[in-house]
Amino acid sequence: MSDIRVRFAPSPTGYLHIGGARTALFNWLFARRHKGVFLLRIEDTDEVRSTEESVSAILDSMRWLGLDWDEGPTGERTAQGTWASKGPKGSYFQMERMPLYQEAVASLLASGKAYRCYCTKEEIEAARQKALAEKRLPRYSGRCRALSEEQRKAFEAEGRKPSVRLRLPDEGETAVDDIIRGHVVFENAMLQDLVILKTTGGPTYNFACVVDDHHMGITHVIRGDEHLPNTPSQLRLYEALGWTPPKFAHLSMILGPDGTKLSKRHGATSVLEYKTQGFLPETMRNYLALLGWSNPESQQLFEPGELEGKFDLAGCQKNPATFDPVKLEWMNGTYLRKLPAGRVIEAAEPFLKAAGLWDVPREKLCSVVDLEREKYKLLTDVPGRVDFFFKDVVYDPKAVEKTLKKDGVDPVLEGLLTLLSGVAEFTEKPLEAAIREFVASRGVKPGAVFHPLRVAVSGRTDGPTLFLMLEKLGKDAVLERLGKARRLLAPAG
RNA sequence: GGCGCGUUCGUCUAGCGGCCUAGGACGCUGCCCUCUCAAGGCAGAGACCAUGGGUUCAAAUCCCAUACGCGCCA
Repeated sequence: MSDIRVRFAPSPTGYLHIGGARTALFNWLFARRHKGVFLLRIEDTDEVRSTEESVSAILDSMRWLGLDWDEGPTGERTAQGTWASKGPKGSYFQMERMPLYQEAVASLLASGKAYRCYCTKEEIEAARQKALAEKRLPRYSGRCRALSEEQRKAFEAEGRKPSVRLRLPDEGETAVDDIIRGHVVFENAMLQDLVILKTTGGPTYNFACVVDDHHMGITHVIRGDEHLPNTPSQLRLYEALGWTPPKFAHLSMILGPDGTKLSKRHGATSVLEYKTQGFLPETMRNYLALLGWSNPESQQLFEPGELEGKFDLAGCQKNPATFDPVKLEWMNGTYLRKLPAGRVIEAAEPFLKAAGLWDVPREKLCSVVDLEREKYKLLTDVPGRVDFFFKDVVYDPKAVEKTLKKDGVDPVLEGLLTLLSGVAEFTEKPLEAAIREFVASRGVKPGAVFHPLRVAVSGRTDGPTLFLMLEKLGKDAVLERLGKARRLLAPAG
């Protein structure tokens, strides 16, 4: 095992969405590629928006995707009713790591690198509005940077609760050396003295993140692009605390078809939604890997385990990627085609159950699912393609109109009824031989027999290869359906 | 508003100064295969490499502006 340690650190304020899943995947791939550690940390410091359901949803999503974490929540509960974690770093929930933040704050306060700020939200907002009105850069005034003891006491006497800010340089530059984006320079004049502890006493995102990444020994922070502007402040925090910062890699964002950040407006964004739509986890992993990453060969499809060996940060794209559901479906189809019928059935279990096709003879199910194997794009397609083998035929009105209700069809069906009732061995080869002979004897085109026969027994124009389908259906069902089709053609009354 | 990031076929991308009259994949069109639908095979359309300036014998590739998009700050 290498020294590499990476993390995925979602906030439990909703389900795991596509963008988050992609970030998690890239971290996971990077860890696996380098034989490092992948850990999951829950950033639940937003007490208002964090929910336990979200924690569960995130864990479920990660598990479904097959992104196993070496350290982090187990999903179980402790005897005290809190979430349990595995790994050597204590709890992997930020709310349970408060002492570490307090300790860091204390040391920054003691060294004078941070100070208590008594400005209220209203005061800061007013100053900002004023600056904006005067077309100046809205920036923290620095009023509380050098408060005397008396001034502090006075504020405290007013009942003001302080926040804690990290003193940041007013001049010079801070550079971020990003693995993906290169050398990015920020002017310090743009940086505000960073609030690290809120008036409520809770840590801010940027602060908790730094403290945890340090204590958890994170070597590479691989995260979304939107965090790049936060990075200079974080770098200053590492410096103030005397810690070595990790390496950073900022991933481009995932956009919806209209070019804006992928969101609910664009349809399904929750990972679990793709599960219920009938996608395979391996499809999601493969497709998501291709959003913002590629290898020099432009390879599209990866064998199981192959991605983990080929992924690298050098292949990551700087520009944002648009999510393409059409390609996702194509890819799912290719994965489904590679899967043995038995595994397709297992994966499609919920959908087969919903269609009432679960409690049928497994062997037959397997053989008919196999017949249609190259046609599934989604697992939800499976029941609809094989239901007529187990249930009564439902005639598609269009198919009836197009294929059955034509001159000369009824005599053909009548002839087939006689012919097929006489076939001794009701299997593919003898059936084909008999039916082709029938076609020849009538002097018609094969299609004039095959097509009506197909619709008569299956109710539709598309379906499995004809003679095998007849075999699987069995003699009784075939004869019964031929009769049914003929009654359909009989003049009303 | 400031700062940052980005800009190659409709979409995902290859490309890191000459191999590019820009390659692959999805999608699209046509043909082949064929009992239907698929799958598969083959072929094709599709990108003046955002725009304008440089640098260079030579630029999609380097530099500078502009435009547009996105993000961050509050």
